[in-house]
Amino acid sequence: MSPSDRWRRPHSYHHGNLKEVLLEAARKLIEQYGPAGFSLTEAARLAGVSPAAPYRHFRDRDALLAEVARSGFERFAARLDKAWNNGIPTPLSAFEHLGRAYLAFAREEPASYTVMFETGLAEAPREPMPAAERAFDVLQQAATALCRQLPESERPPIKLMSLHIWAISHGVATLFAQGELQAQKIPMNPEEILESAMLIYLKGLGILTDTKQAPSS
Amino acid sequence: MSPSDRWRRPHSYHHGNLKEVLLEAARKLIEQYGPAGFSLTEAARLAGVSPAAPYRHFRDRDALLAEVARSGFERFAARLDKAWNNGIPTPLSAFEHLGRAYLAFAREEPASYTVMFETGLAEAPREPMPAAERAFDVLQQAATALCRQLPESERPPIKLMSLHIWAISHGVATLFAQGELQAQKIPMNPEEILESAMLIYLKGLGILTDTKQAPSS
DNA sequence: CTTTCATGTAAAAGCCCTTTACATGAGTCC
DNA sequence: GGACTCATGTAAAGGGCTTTTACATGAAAG
Repeated sequence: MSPSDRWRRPHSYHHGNLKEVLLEAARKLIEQYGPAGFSLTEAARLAGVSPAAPYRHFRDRDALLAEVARSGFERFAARLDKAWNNGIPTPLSAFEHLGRAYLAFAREEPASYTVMFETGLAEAPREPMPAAERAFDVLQQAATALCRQLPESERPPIKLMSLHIWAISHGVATLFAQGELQAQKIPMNPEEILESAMLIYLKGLGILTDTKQAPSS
Repeated sequence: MSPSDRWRRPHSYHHGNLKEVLLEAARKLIEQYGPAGFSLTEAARLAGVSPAAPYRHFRDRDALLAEVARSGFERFAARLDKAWNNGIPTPLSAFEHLGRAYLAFAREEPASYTVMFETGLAEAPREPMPAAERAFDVLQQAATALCRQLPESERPPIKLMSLHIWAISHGVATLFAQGELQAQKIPMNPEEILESAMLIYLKGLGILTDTKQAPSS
């Protein structure tokens, strides 16, 4: 019962913070061994509890992975929203921040990102996953703001444009920003690839003109 | 020893075609349960052999998955190459075929596509995977051909452009063309999303002009 | 026919997932 | 303070999967 015992971990029968610790352990293990190599038992071991303990907090292994995905989308949406910052100071500069934030999340939380988008992990999440929709909303806001300078007749369907932006970002993130194994043969970093693609895409929409930088204001 | 025994399967001690049958079973199971849910034992059961039999053909579970990926890349590269067809009749029409072939493969062989691109499944394949490079080469050929009409000073770096094309295709394929779960809220099919994105991108490069269709020859 | 060897099986060790019955102890009510 | 309650932990066990090892089978070659 020395104070140091309370300091590190109460070493009591009840853990007190097991759910969060398990999620953290899961992310670490997935990052290391992939979603397939992750095991509930080993996560429990990392948390210092028995293999049955996680079942007090998650229905089963899939439920834990689903929670990794859900909480990942929360942080993802928050981060994208903060990077976009309502298009301030300019939609274009904010859009660049947004792209970098997207890639930064995929690189810093590869386990979360993988579980969030991996197909066939938890088959079908019944619920529409609100945080995922909030993240997509940020992209949609950005698309809207970027289009505002266009005459209405030339504006693309916002939803379609948002899907384009999402697909490009996701493609770059999964192909080049995760695991950095691919980084060998490829002469550029993911940020450069994403930004150059986006500049070309925006030019194709008429949002950007020939100069690399937009005519600010 | 009725003739029907020989008809369905030789029902002999030696299977005769086990390796291919196991790969086929693996693809079916992965398609159904995801790469995590796939089990060697169940693949063996589908093939009608004991759980130890697969080890005569694959070092371990990961080696089987690696072979699913490798053979997938073979068919992928062949299909892309055939669709591109050396840019005949026109680079633009061939490019459209290429995009459709990309999505068709992802939809028709979701298991292969997933294993081919899933991060953290087999950690790091030591070998550079020649078929994967052949597939990328097709994209690079297409990029080169599309750029030929541009004055040299306006041509983008071919490698970078190829990475853009790859990222967009991969993004659309993984987000919208696999599992078709997402198809609920999204008003368009993957082909439309990919083609519209590509048209905008090519316009941004100056390869396409305002008209939706290129001025054919 | 006999030998050879690729390809199959059976059995077993070890790990993981999950359930069930039981243990612990923090907070609550008298 | 003392007893109760219930969330949260453990232990044990069943069943499945992976992989290894020793053995079996039979097609092809000499």
